[in-house]
Amino acid sequence: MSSASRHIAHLDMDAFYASVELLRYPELRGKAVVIGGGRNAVPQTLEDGSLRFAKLRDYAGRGVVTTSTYEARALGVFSAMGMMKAAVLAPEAILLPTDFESYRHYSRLFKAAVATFTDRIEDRGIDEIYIDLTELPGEPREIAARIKQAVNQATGLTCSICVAPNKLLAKIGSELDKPDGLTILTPADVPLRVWPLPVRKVNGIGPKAAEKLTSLGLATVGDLAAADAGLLQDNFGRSYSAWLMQVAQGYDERPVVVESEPKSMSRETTFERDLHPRHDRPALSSSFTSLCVRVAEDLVRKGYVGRTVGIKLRYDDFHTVTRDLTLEEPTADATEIRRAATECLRRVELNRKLRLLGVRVSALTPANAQPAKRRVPVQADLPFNSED
DNA sequence: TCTGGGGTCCTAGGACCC
DNA sequence: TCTGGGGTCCTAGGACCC
Repeated sequence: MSSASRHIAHLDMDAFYASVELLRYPELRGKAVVIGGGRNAVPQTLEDGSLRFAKLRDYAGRGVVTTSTYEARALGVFSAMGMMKAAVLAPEAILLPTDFESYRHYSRLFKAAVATFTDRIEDRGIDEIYIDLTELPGEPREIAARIKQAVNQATGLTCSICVAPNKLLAKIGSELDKPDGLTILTPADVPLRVWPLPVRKVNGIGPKAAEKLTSLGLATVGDLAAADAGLLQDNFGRSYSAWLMQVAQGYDERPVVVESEPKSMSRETTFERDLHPRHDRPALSSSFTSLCVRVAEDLVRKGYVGRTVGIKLRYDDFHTVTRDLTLEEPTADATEIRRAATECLRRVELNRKLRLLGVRVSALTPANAQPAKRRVPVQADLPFNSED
């Protein structure tokens, strides 16, 4: 009863943020460039009109690498690495600030280019999409080649595409010939091209599962394909082990999901230094209020209200806790959100320094046709509210 | 070298209801 | 007076992804 054979493409922009920056600063082409700095990483214009770029060695702070050019990757600098560590590996690399405005612009451009081919597109974030080519006339390879060309014409950027029978293989395949790759995978290719890969290459096997699999002697997808079902069940449970066995064979029936509604919206911030709930109360309080206000603005701008309000705290030892509270009525009001989030705050330990504070609203529904709600003024005895 | 920010999905226990 | 079963909601934590 499996569905008829499909042609699913995964399109992944090559080193997306870094490549956008190279469009703006072509003189950096061929150099090790790392994206992830703050304001102090903005290039300075010198008196003679030339630009002075920040070096990674000048960085000080708690940020992580967002993206790096292939030259920086060759030095061992990858996404999600702490910047201070990256600075040790590549002190001379150029550092640039993250400019999401710009990346979103190019994201819209490349998605619009793909949309001229089909509307069967699943958004997977700023730099990648799935495309269902099944119903399009023509050879999948030819279509993919034309899509790559259209993306390049619209943006000046390259991407890598894999066409496969399902999303699982398409996603794995788009990495195989990066950058500027065009890969076709069929079920017959699985033993030769997929089985040799580390299990970590499978979308859904993260660091924890990969670690555990490796400790069981299952390092590659092929090892997984040949693994004993009982061993997997004992170690990963029924549901996850069944899924592992499916993916090892290259099976995946998930559809390309063209439309979806957001489930939650959140804002969080990591402080430049850890803050103490009592000693740094003013700073925490204003940060807390600001997070509530920003979540509320996001909700209003996007037209949603939410019924569950939650907080997230990360202590100085990186231990993270969450609390949430479901309201009678959904809201997008900053004051109501702050009041509910304050209730949540009362239920956590506030006796050690905090590294991060976050506010989330979930259980969202579209804001239209909401019955008018009475506004209840708040501001009473809030844990952090020394100055509002 | 201490590890961002924005999300999704899953699990699991307890409350609560029939 | 020792004790069912199923469904749904709420809450907390964790894995994972971009």
